[in-house]
Amino acid sequence: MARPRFRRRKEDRPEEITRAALAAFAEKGYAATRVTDVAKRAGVSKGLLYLYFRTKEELFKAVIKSVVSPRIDALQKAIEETELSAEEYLRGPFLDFARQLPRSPARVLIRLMIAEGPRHPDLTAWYWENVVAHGLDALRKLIRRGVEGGEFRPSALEEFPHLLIAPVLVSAAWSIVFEPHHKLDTDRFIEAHLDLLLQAIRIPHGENRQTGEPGT
Amino acid sequence: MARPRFRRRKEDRPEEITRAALAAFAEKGYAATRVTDVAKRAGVSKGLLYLYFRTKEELFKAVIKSVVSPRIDALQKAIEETELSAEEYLRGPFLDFARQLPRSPARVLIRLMIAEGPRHPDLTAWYWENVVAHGLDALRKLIRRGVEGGEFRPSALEEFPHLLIAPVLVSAAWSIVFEPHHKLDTDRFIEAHLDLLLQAIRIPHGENRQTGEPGT
DNA sequence: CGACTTGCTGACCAGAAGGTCAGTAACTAT
DNA sequence: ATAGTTACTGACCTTCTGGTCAGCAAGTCG
Repeated sequence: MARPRFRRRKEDRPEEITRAALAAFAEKGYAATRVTDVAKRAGVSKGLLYLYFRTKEELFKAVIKSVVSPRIDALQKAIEETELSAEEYLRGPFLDFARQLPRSPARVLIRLMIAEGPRHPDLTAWYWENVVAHGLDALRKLIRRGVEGGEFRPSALEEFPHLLIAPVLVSAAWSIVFEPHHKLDTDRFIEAHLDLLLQAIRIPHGENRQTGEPGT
Repeated sequence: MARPRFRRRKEDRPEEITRAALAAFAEKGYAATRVTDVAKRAGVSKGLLYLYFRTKEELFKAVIKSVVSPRIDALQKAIEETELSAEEYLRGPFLDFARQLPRSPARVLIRLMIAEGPRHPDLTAWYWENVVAHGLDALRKLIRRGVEGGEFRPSALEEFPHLLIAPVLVSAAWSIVFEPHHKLDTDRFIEAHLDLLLQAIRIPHGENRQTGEPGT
């Protein structure tokens, strides 16, 4: 007996706290989350939390960064290295990625960024540079490759690759707000959208000349 | 001189307070807005505010309802009474509506609903019934009419009219989070999306038989 | 087994914010 | 004028929460 009241585990603490904070923020949002709750969830005293993170805001930023960083890098690299045609890539890896986003923990990022972004300009700037810019860039390259390879006609998608992930955002927002009362089949929703876009820009096999752009 | 310190204007107070609150919530979000600030903005004492709204939360709900109600009714009625073809309606009144949303005060609703919705289930339920359900319903009818009239092929848009407004939500979220640092031409963004969707579902003039559904 | 370092605790503090209410003054009726 | 009604004020109260810090105890070294 006489089990020690705590263990010293300097290495693991930051991640433990960060995880707990993500869960708490996801449930209640940033402002409504109490630092004490985060500490309790992490099985740690409030004092310790403040040893690793100077303020609640720093903790918030650390949480966001911890969730996002891995994903986008992977997507970007995959797009640049793939052997698949543009359409194959969109229907394969990209669709997988898009479908899984509204389910993943990253989903709550959307809530947090929309709700708290405006109050944390430097975080927003970081988010832009490390997530949005890279992501859009990768998608744009993919579309462009499709156009140059004669798969797609030129379209506004080259300028607005955002459109590709629009339904993902909507899915995430939807489930945050209306679930579980009103469900949305996000998988089919996202796939349906991709289908429609592809139908609009695809050049049928064999027809390789440029067709006119969409009318005004 | 001896101008009275205040006027008694029982009739106007609720709206004045509601307006002030919308502005405040839009700037800072719900949690970060102080009731005192709202009162100050409305040119009123905090006590008076609590005479018209029992709690901060009630005030919040009143704000949401005051912004939303008129719009959706108008859209819905317009769709049901229009003489335009489905495509004409989408490119005309609907596009106008969609373009103007991300600019209007209603834009901040998106932030507020995503951020605070989960903490106000009854408000969310009201919002669903009075805004989302009606809106989706109207759009679905419009699409269906287009299909039945031989303008559009059958497509997932009938099941997911949400796709039509997805770029509107994205535009709003975008400008809330990234403006003014990174601008998005929301007008062209939204129109581009509509163009693509129409291109996907439109049946060219003269070709009135049903064409096959989008392949899997 | 002590002595030392340091990860960790939790009682405490200062300030803030939602909400109250006794009192004030703008209006009204007589 | 004067008395009565009530919209309105703002000081005050209570609770809450981000943040601190003096001290404790787990690990370590000789």
